Amino acid sequence: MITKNTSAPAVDATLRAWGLRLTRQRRIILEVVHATDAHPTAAFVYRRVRRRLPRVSLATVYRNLRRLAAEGFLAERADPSGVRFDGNTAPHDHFTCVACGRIYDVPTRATRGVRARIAVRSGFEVLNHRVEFYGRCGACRRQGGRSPVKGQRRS
Amino acid sequence: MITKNTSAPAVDATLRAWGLRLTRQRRIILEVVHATDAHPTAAFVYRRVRRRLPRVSLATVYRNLRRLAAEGFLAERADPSGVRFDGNTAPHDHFTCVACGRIYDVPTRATRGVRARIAVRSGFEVLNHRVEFYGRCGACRRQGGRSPVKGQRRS
DNA sequence: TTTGTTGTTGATAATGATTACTAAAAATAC
DNA sequence: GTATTTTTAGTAATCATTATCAACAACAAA
Repeated sequence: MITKNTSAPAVDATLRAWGLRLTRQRRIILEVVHATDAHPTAAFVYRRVRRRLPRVSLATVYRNLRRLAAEGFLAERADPSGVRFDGNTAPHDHFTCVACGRIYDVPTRATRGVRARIAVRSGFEVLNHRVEFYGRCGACRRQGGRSPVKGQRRS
Repeated sequence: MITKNTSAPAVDATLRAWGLRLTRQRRIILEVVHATDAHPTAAFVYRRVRRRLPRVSLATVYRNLRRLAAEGFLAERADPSGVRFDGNTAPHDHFTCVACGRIYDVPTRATRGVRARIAVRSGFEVLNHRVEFYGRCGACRRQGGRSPVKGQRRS
C-alpha cells in the first residue's frame, strides 16, 4: 500500500472534472508526496519518482506539483528552507526542529479560536491562517545537542 | 526623520561589538528598511538605496540585509512571494491580503498563549513561533473585488 | 606618518531553483 | 481509423541569491 489517503479512482474523477488526466506520472508524484511525512521539496519528489519512472523529467515533477497543489490535492508552503509540499491537506500547524530540521505536523487544537479573534479585532476577512512553531523536538532534547545542525539535507 | 526606531550611535556600538562597521551603505540600507512598513524584498531595498547611493551594488544590499538580519537589527521571513525583510523586530503576526498583496502587522494579543499550549501538548521546547493570516483587508472588502489580483508587484 | 591588518565594497561570474518552450507521444473524441 | 487535446521529456531561459576577487577604507601598531 503506497498511498495513504488518496484513492486513485476518486482522484481521477476529481481531476477529470478539471480537465486533467490521471497519468502515470501524475499518479506517482501524488503517491510519493502522500507516502512521506517529510514535507518534501520538489527535488526530493523528483528523486523518489525517478526510482519508479527513471525517464521522468524534472519539469514534469514541478509542473504537476504546482498543478496538484492548485487543485487542492496537495498543500504547498514556503519556509526559510524553500518551497515544500505536503500530502496532508487537512488543517494543521507545523513544528520545525531547529536542531535536526525535521518538520512535524501539529494538530490545530492549540490554535483554535485565533482566526476569529483576529477577524473581530482587525475588521479584515480572514480566509486562512498558518502557524509555524520553531524549537527542539523531543529526540533532540534528549540527545542534548545545543546548537542547530549545519548542512542538513534539504530533502 | 528617516529612521523609525534605530538611532545610529546605538546601532554603531552594537555593530562594533560584533566587529562590524556602520558604513554609509549599511546605515542607508538599515534606514530604508526601517522607513517602510511594506515588508520589502531585497530588490525593493536595492531600488530605494540606489536613490541615495547610485553606485551601490546589489551584492552589497544582499550581503548587508543578510548580515543585519543575522545580528537582529532586521527580521527576515520567507513567504510564497519570496524572502522579505522587516524593520519591526518586536514580536508580531502578519496579515496578507490576497486581493491587494499588502502585508499588515498584527499585534500578537490574539495569539498569546498559543506557544505555551503547544509546548505542553507536544513535549517539545518551543523557542519561537509565527502566525500568518490570509484574507481580504478592509480596503479591498469595501471595493468589493472578488478574486486575487494577478501580477502584483513583488516590491 | 608609514605600514600592516582587517573589514567592506562594486563588479561580475557562478549557482540553484523554477519556469518557458517545443517537438513528440499519449489519451480521448469523432 | 483520423482529428483534437493534453501531457510529456528534454532543454534553454529566467530569476533570486551567493561566491569570488581586486581595489579601497578604517583603524592599529610602530
